[in-house]
Amino acid sequence: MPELPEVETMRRGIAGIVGSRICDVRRPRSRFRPIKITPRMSEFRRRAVGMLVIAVDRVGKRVVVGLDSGDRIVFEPRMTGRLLLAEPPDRQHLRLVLKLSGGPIRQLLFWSVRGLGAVALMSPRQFARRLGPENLGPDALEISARELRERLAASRRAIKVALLDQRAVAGIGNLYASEILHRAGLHPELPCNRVRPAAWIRLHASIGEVLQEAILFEGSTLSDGTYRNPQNEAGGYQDCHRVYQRAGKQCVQCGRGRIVRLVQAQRSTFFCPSCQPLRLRTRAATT
DNA sequence: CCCCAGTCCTGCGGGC
DNA sequence: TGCCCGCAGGACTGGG
Repeated sequence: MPELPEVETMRRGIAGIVGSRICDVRRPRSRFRPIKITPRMSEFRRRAVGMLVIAVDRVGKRVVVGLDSGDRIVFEPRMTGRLLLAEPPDRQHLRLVLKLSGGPIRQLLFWSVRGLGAVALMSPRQFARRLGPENLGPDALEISARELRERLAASRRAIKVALLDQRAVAGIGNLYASEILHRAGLHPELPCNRVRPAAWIRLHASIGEVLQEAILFEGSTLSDGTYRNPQNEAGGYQDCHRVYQRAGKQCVQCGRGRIVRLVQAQRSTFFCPSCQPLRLRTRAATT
């Protein structure tokens, strides 16, 4: 489930397309409903074909391919989307093909089992509006502790739910939210407005540590195998998970508690009641 | 404005 | 063996 570490791994994996020229764009036929591609293919092709790729960036959970025209192609993988340079696992779920010339890489593929993702070609103005500060908070790897606190502290929402709000802070998804809160020693149901000053510092540090570590391991590939990097290889951070999908298992950190699963905002949350007590008198969970 | 519930999408695994 | 159902969670929408 691509969150910031997986999307950053995708970005790095396809960075070699910079300097190549897009020579064709195709949407393969499939028995599945086509994914959302904007604008319509005729205009997409007209504006993309012939353009030089000048940048590959990440904005939150999206990969952004910059063209010399100023337009950008924004890939939004959501749950199961992959950006592939290798051959896709099958043709049925191949959603978009960018043919490239003039560089070492011949094609960039967007492949997704569930067609929840989307690809959008945006003008500079569209890009600034749709991925701008009105719709997306600061990147989770760049936000300061102070800004994190300022953006969340007034809310009565549970801290786990607030961390998933991309307008507050961009890049954190369901998996890493649980891991981050465990490292910070914060109960997922703690309301934001009851998080103490010292805990905001811990939370901010945990966000950076967990996400950076996950990037080093090139993301998490769960047992369902949904996430793969652009070479179609699995990540390694799943072996470092302390709580996610570990309900009922002993906490590897404290050795006492068992990991509990609960549902918040219709999504699974995992935590250790011993490391993450609701009453905050505890010290930070340390590594 | 804040926040929650519903929606989309397909594959998989459990129950029977 | 086969069918049905729930679940997985990105972002978005509608409404209280």
